Amino acid sequence: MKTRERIIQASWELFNKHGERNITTNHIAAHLNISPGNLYYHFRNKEEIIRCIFNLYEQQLQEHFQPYIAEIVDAELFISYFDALFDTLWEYRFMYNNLADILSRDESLKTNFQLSQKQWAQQLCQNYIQLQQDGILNIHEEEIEPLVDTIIMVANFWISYKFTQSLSPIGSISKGSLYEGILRVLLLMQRYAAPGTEEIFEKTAEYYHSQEMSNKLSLETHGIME
Amino acid sequence: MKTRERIIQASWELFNKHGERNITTNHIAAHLNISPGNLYYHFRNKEEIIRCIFNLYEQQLQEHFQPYIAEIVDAELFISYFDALFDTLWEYRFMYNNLADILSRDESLKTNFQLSQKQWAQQLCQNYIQLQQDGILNIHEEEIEPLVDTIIMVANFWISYKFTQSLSPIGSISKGSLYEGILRVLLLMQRYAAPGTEEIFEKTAEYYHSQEMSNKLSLETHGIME
DNA sequence: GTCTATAGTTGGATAGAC
DNA sequence: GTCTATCCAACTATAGAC
Repeated sequence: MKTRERIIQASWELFNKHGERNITTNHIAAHLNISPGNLYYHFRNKEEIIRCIFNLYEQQLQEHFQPYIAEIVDAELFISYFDALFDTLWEYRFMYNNLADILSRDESLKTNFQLSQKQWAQQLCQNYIQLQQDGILNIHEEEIEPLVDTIIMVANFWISYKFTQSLSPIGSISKGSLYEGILRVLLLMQRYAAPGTEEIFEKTAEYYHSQEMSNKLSLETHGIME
Repeated sequence: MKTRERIIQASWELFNKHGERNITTNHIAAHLNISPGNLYYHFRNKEEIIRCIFNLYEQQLQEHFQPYIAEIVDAELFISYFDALFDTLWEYRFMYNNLADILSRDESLKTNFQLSQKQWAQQLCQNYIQLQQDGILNIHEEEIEPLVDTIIMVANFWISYKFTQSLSPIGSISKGSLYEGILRVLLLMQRYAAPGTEEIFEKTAEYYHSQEMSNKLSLETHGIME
């Protein structure tokens, strides 16, 4: 692997493990057994590394939340969407650990972030309109936007929230806590469930409850490569 | 006013205005026209200043969310509670701007924060049980905790969320945006409104909509003393 | 491309005079 | 209590040799 690529991978891992704030360019270089000077040969500064990781994030967000083409809406479809959300939160958890802080230090990153958030919101709105038309959600047109906005807020800050409520240091959120967040998002949707769709929501909830349980005690702080 | 007191007040104002992260002990001293050495005579470090402000926060939280004693539950009662929430968010917005970050730098502050959050959650649960018994909320016993937890989460991170979604720099959230957050919390409650209580929720919402509108364009970044 | 060495900056914190 | 002067640590970033 090229050095530039290795720097990105190592930064990503270290950020997730210890928190972006606690990892300096020196740490990254030391971890790779290269010199700080070498790192600065490949990147102008730490922000540029973060921006590279962010580009991958942006891509993942766009790919994962396209309109669904399934003919029948069932728990399986729900789970595929929520799993996509879970993966994004887990793989980029260092960003969610410290979103406001990271964005406040890089104007251009903030602008890009807002753009991709806006697109994500639109994609979600599309998904929810589809769900309404398919008779899954009993929701008024004008209620969709606030719901999506709330869900995005919960998704974006769940990790920070769990950190403030737990003993563990930044970077050590468990997968179990993340599944709890997924369940919370599901709960927000469920308040708009159309009659007769109980089974879909219940089966989905059941699935994530079992995921939550089997990941509760694992306090693993592995990087993204596991 | 004693110097110690003036340091607290000045820090508080500056934190709210520019973000806690951007204010150093030097800034605080300069703002008061005292020397850094003098500041360090009164406080061991910046964390100690923050802890003092936090103690005031804790107190306010406890006082403001006692069980209600009103005989009839109406929009006025709702508004008095939401106003208390608004005041807390507004006056201590520098904390909410950067909660995870501040807590990650001070283990003992984090412990205290968690304790007061727990108490606040219990107080809110009590309030909601009361509302259920008074026939305002149509909610199962076991649904109260997740609802309160979601509301606390939204309350704690609304300011950070609005920052990530807006152009303005940290510390410059408008009162209008905060009222929007209050409305969002109200919306979460409203999904559990008992039949016949529509008027209470609607009148409350109407009130905060008007507040939101009249504070929307004011981008004022005044301190807490205004 | 990569290294060593080092300059520059900032913010936290203290010593000692007044 | 307050000031001046200064130190220290951490981190960013660059220069120049190999």
